[in-house]
Amino acid sequence: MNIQPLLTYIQNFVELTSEEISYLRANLTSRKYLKGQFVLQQGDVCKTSSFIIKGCTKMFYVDDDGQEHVIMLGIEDWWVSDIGSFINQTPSDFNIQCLEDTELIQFPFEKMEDIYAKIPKLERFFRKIVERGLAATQKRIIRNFSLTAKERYIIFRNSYPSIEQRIPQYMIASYLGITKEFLSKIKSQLTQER
Amino acid sequence: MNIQPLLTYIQNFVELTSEEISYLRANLTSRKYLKGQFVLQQGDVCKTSSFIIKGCTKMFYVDDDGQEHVIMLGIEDWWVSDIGSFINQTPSDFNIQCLEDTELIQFPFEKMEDIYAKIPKLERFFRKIVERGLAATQKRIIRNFSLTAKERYIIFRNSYPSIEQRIPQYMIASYLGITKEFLSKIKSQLTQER
DNA sequence: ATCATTTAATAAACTACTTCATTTTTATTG
DNA sequence: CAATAAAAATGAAGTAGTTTATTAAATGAT
Repeated sequence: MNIQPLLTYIQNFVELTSEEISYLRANLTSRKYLKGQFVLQQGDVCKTSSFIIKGCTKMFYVDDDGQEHVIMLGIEDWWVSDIGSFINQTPSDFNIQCLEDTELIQFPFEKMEDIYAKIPKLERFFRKIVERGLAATQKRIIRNFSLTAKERYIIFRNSYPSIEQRIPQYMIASYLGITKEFLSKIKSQLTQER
Repeated sequence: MNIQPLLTYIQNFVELTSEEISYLRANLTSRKYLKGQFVLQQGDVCKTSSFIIKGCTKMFYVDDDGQEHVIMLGIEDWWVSDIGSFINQTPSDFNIQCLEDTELIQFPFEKMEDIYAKIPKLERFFRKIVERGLAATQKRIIRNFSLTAKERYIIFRNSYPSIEQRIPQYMIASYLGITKEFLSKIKSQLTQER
């Protein structure tokens, strides 16, 4: 099981001893998914918090009209889970699907208590990454309110240039909160402008 | 200094000993603001994370066109801070202003390391409340994308009935991401419908 | 109480974005 | 490398929400 990228990531925040690392290795699970497979399905309880070793995921929500809304995209070194469902162990409103063949390292919910007890440093680690996540999510709310779709697209493109190559445009449109047709229009506007 | 509401709140998550409580009491500060005063101003670094003992706050962002966007409202037992600015100690994009005379208990950034060292349980406490905050913020993004303004208003009204009485309508409009005129229209539609 | 200021309501014209329908391009599979 | 499916582009018509302007109601200061 290749947990090295995860360890490297964690050690940006806290230092782990070799015992702690082996404890982690024993309690985490690695899982591979094929393109198209679901890590989580709407209505199920989110039983793991996952770190992406390789691949690409989308978290989305299907509303009452059958419309799909992309909440988050994920690539290597990102975390994916429905945190609300995970912490309360309640049914999720979201789906998480793999857009490429994907490998995840998973923290199982039922091991979290033990992990925190054995490695209290991880309490700090998770606090910090969740804080970052919250700050980023708040910024996204502002952008959705105060910027036009075109401005949001430009920011997205600049922030995650690598993602745009890897996933279809209609998903980016959904992430931006607009229709694929309108994103298409924006792109043609942008090419004309230069 | 009345920190009882804060202690009650914390003890929903973790138990504190009497020593820990006095340590906290010695390291937190209480501060009173008059209606209209600012807890944080755009461009300043957010130096405290605050718990509302009494009163009401709004966190908002003024965009390049001078338009005000309300990100969060806060009443008793809620937390207010720009978490991004707080954790990185970087200039904030937000303002936090008191809508009533308000009393806060403040966790100063420079004491956080010591507090976490002395009371590791608080690491867990803050992890948990930030997790909740993140889950709630994600739900808000979905709502903004998948619901109409009218639906969002109805949900807001049902979720926070007490807030609506306490703050002016144009701020609620801003929180919902719409103009005050349009909210007014929605309200008149709703009264006609019944 | 009264005057001034802030907040809310209403309405018409406007715009960012959606919906629906069609065509073109790109990717996938036998 | 066809053949088929999936994704992207284009355009016309429609709608949710904005802007601007005006009036009415509520709140606050003297």
